[in-house]
Amino acid sequence: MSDGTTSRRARLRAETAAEIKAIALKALTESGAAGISLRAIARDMGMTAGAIYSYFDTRDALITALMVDLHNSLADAEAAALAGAAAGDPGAQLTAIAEAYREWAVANPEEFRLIYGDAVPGYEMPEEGPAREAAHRACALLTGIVAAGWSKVTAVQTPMAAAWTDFDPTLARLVQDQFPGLPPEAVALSIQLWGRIHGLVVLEIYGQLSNLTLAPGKLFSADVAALTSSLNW
Amino acid sequence: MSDGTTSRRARLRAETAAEIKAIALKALTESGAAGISLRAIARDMGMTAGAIYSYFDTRDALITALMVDLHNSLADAEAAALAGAAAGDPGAQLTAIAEAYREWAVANPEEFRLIYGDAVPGYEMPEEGPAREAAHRACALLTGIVAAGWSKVTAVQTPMAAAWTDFDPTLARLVQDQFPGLPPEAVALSIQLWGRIHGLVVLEIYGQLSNLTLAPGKLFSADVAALTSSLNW
DNA sequence: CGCAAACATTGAACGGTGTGTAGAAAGTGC
DNA sequence: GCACTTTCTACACACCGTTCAATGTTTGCG
Repeated sequence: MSDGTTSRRARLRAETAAEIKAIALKALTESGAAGISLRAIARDMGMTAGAIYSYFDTRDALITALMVDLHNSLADAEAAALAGAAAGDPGAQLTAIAEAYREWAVANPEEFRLIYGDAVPGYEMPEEGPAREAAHRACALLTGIVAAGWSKVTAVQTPMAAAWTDFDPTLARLVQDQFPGLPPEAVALSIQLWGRIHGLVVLEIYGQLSNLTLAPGKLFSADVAALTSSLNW
Repeated sequence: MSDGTTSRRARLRAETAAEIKAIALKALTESGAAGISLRAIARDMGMTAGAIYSYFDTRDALITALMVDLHNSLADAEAAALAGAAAGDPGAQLTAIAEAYREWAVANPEEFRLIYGDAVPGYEMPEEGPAREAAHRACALLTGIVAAGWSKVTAVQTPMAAAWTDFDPTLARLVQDQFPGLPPEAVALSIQLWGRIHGLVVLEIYGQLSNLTLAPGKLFSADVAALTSSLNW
């Protein structure tokens, strides 16, 4: 090979795989997850459907790859918002993340549905690997905020009783390593925060709110404000 | 016609339609929404796929009919739980409804996904009709609880600013008729409550929590408890 | 350089899907 | 009994994902 790390073929291969994903992503935003058709993608690329099988073992594998990218995109948006919030102010941080979460979802509804919905019928997140890792990033950011504001929370309310055995062992060990001394109750709160944020967003993205309110964003922001104030943040 | 109201043919027609829905429902619980295939249903009934088109204009129409039934089933479960809760105790009522919501979802995950997910890609709830009515029942129950406990809420917290124009006109008029004097802020709170309950349930049903916690029910119940206490209920 | 192995791509095929259409069969009402 | 409507079959159409043998094409090694 002429290059030290990547051969010419490997480079072409990566480019083709990226093009496949790009076209699939466009099909997703335009026609939803059901619009991602291997035949249509191949048609767009001047290829045959079977050719794609050199790059992705199956349609689900392609969609999984897409999900990893999208998980990272959402986590990047959250991280960027978090970086723009006042450090040491968990309330502002939580608000920033929550608004970024909703804004990303509203801007990319089909992508959001692909990640958190059931576009791939029988799809199960693999036990390990980049997919799971990418999915963890979002929750990890929340845990960081909770860790920073934990003392303020406990000053005004007694959290639920929780034990480390209530959680996935991998997650438990990860949190204990990254935030030494943080009690399991804080992890429970992190997940609850995620649920709180996720709820209204999911209702909005899936069209349930459009029958009720004309200002879903206002409702969401007010809910987040109530949340931060209830946490003493 | 021999009978006063329903002819023999109309009766047979209703029975066949019910059988189609029943088989579709079984296919849903066993293989998910994607497993609902007109050909498979017809095969089970000893018919041809085309025959189903005398009963449902299209596959989506069949699924919509299923959704109406399921919406009502969920609302029935909530109403039953509500009836078992102490009258005049909004906290107990909210807890009962929330637990019933989650229990129904856990017991019927595919049905829950069909209702609140995107099984039918481009499906939009019709402006009027039984589908929308059935979907409204769940939220209406919450509004009733909020109406009953509204004074207790305002005693401990100042709700978000809201106006009737923030909401769907039909909904606004409906609430104003049913709960005279109830401010728009109470409607906003109802929707927020729904979102709060919905969030963790949706994360659990869609498998996002299984990577994090081993006791999603415990987390949910604790969240509901925190919710009622924060509302002074 | 030459050659064998790995890879990329095609085109056809298989079994599956929803959805139309034409026509036969059967129930309904006068 | 006759006209009409509804139900159903049979078939065709246009898609879909996936597999497979065959055919070029690229790569790395001797």
